[in-house]
Amino acid sequence: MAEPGTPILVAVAWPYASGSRHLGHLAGAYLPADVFARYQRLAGNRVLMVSGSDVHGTPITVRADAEGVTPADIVDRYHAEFLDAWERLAISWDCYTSTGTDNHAAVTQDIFLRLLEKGHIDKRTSEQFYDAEADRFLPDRYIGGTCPHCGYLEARGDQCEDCGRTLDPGELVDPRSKITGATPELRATEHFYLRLSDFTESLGAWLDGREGWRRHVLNFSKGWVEEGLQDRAITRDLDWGVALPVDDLGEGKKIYVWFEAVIGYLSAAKEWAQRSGDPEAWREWWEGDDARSVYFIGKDNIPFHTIIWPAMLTGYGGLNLPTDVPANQYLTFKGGKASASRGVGLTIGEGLDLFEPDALRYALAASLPEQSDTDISVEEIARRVNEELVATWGNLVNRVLSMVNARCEGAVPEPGDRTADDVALLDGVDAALVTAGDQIDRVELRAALRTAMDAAAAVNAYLNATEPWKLAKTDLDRARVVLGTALDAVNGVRVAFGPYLPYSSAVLAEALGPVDAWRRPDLAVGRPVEKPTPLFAKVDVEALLAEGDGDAGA
RNA sequence: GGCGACGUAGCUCAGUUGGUGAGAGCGCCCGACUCAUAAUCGGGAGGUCGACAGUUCGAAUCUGUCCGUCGCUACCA
Repeated sequence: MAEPGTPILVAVAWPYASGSRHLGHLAGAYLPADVFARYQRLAGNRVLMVSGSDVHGTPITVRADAEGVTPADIVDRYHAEFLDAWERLAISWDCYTSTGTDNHAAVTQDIFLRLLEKGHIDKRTSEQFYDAEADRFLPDRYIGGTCPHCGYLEARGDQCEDCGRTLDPGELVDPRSKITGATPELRATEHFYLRLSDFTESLGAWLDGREGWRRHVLNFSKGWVEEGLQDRAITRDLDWGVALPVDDLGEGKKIYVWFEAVIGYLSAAKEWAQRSGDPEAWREWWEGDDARSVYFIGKDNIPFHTIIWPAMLTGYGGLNLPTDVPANQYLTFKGGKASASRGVGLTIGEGLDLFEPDALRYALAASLPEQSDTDISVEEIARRVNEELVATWGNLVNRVLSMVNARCEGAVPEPGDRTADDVALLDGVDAALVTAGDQIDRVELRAALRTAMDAAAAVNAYLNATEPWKLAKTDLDRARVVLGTALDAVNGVRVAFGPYLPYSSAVLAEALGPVDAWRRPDLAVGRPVEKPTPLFAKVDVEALLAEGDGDAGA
């Protein structure tokens, strides 16, 4: 556990602005990050939660060309869509920006120059396909041709979509430029390379020393290092991207997206600091010995965060490496990997159109793929909402507030003489908060949510055992002690649900008072308790499936 | 092909460094209750932990082989 006041950088995967993101991305990174950040703030730590839209890279230019618009048009469209989603989901960013800012370019160039200066970046010549008609070099994806393996005529330069094999453009039979149709020719071109091989030893030692990391993250990363790290080209023959801070290569070269996107974590922190009025404030998270940095990403991004980014930080010097990278596995939809482009699963927007935000957050948090891929469906989300969230927690709040309203003259009653059982209930709730807090701190978010749900179930059991509705007829004083105890228990359990359910938590804050720390708040005796309206609506599964378009719900 | 992961009750998943009779939620069956969104609470049935062969006093947990599913394979990020 971190000491209160610890600076914690909550670094969240940068959504790629090439298309809509889906519920798998939400469950993989944004939701767990938000839960973690909300908890750490309540625990008294200094959270800086950053991310932004990743706006560069070949897929975006490919899409722009296909639609006859500019890359900026594509990026603006999806950046706006992402912002809308975060708003609706109440993701609590401290800074959500994009890699398209001047600040990001400046930070990227600073890192590039430092690494160049220290010899971790060098220049090499290679042969690349060149389109003489268009007068430009062609990324692999801009080259088409016949697949040498299966004979498919429309294979891409990087992969044949028919047989699925990965390709080198040089392997294509009868290669053609996708821009002009011309036959491309090989020409020498110069590019900068990041010398990852410089870091094989230091990264290996660093990874060996990691404790508490998820096994699959560590295994995967160590495997990469053991295979031997290969130097990678960090520039491309593109005009869409961050400009090089040196002119050695001439026109038409840009820093490529995989190198600069991870720098966003640092540039966003600096942007936040500038906006906060103290431009140096970012150092607390990046240079402090006591600072933690936790990167929330999907497993497809592991090497970028456990190898490449740490290598860049090591080479740059003076900046903290990741404390933990609790990468999630995949959320699958009826067995298939979610993919917005292939129409598998729901986009975030579609999810929000079908479910209220807290309901969606609950169902996904209860299904987070923390250890292994987790399968989900619209029916499964609805089941989680109806059978768990509404039945156990929503109903508990409703029954307790209803009874307090009816039996305690519509106000929080005096605690009165509590029995050992009454005290035990509240002790159990307090213990659950400690347990859930530890679990969230270790990024075991499913387990922590289960802890909260178990605590709610314990309050339900307490009510069934004490039967205050009967007591109200025979011993009203005792009934009020019981109801006051149950209300206090709910008052504590809501804290545990808080990081997961911001909307309903805000409703409860109206009713019971604010939560300003990770503990059961004091209940003000005499505070009015009105007849409640349900916190969550039950989902009509039949109507949902009928109304949602059939395959989207897959 | 190479690398990595997974295969545990009907469903979705947990099971630290191998060790008291294998777990949870939901579903199902029985019972209690009726304050509450027909919600809640208690009890129960249900699994040869993918298959086979090993290591071990002892394996879901380690090793090997096989079957099945999936991801990655570095110009998708």
